[in-house]
Amino acid sequence: MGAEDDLTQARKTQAQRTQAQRAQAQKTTSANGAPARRGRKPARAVEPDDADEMAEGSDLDLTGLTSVVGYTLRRAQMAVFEDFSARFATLDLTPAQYSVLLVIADNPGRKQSEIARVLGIQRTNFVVMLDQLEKRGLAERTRSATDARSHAVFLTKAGTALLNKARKLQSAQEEDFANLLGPGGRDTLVSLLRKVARID
Amino acid sequence: MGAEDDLTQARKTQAQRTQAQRAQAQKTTSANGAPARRGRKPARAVEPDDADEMAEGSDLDLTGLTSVVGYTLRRAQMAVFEDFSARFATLDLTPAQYSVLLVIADNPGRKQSEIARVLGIQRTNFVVMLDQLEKRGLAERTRSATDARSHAVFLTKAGTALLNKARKLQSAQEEDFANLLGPGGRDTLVSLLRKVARID
DNA sequence: AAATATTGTTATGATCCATATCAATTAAAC
DNA sequence: GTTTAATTGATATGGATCATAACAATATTT
Repeated sequence: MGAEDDLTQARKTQAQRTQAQRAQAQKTTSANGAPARRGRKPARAVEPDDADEMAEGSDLDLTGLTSVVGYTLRRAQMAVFEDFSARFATLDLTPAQYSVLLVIADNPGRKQSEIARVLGIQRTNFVVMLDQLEKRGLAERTRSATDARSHAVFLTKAGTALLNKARKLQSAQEEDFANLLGPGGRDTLVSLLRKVARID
Repeated sequence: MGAEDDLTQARKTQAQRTQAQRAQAQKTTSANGAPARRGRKPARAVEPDDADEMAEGSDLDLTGLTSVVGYTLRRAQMAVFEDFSARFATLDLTPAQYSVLLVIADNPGRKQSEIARVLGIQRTNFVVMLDQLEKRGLAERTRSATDARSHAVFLTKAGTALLNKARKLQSAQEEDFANLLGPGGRDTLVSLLRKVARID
């Protein structure tokens, strides 16, 4: 039960937090004297008996969506990533960054483009990701001795150390999944997801 | 077998297609005479024996990630959404738009904010989504008779008609999932995802 | 009546993702 | 062996999604 709660706690994600910090340091000095057109556009009126309007404060009907794979996938992913971000906030690692560190650790010296490709990240977007990791001293690029075009990517000592801390947090999350989904449930989920994603 | 293939076919998503169209109509007239600094930054060189570099053209090791719930979730979601977008391209409906139409259909006359909330969409972002649906004549806002602040939301005839077409496409996708995941596999997946997402 | 909350709205900024384009280099074609 | 094509990393840019601040109209609470 305690383990299950860890997956719900609606803690703020990293992104939300940094954005909130930025916001308070800004205060939005609108700088425009003219109070631009705000408020609402008129909407067509309707007779109260137009339909079965307002059952009262009751809950909405979601039955049309709750058995749709795509929808439940999306909601699950949002929940899991929020949980992940909260756990990894102290390490300042996003889910994507964690996956990059992990793949580099398991495949030291591979080309940038290879790492990006297996992760489904565009070569071009991966450049910036690696820039950030390198700037933080977690990863490094080295010129390949065999191909002057490519960069071989490695983790630094600091990168390996951080990854090891991250692995522990990640294991805890997997354990919580196992507790939440029952024995075998987690494994079944991963197996089904792999089929859907067509991984390996 | 045929059904499984439908989930893989790497057709372009709606977003990709519209972006490609826009791009070809633009041609990037750089407008700047000075050829801004391009090319690569130098990366530190490395001795070839620095590590177990380049096993050859072999595949990378992904074992560290493929049993992680968060990662498999993300990959599955990307695959499913791509498939969805391809199927719905003829209707010009995104997954998010489909979910909105579905919820409105099952809950006619509810407030904008209620529809948005159950879908996990910010009130503020939902405004634009509804604007688009309304502009296309699929949904409409009407002033609530009981609360002049709120707008009651309905589907139009056209919206209902389009939704019905969409439902058929969606059913086909679910069938393909059932075929891909084996008997009961799809239901198990949805059940596990609901637990993870904490829906109902 | 005044203070507070809700609802829809606009504006804005952040992040993510995809594409076009480029320079350097390597591989392939001729 | 020179020309052509492909690969690799990089920059710039635009689209889509998402979160927040601020605001007007209205409703609710005090």
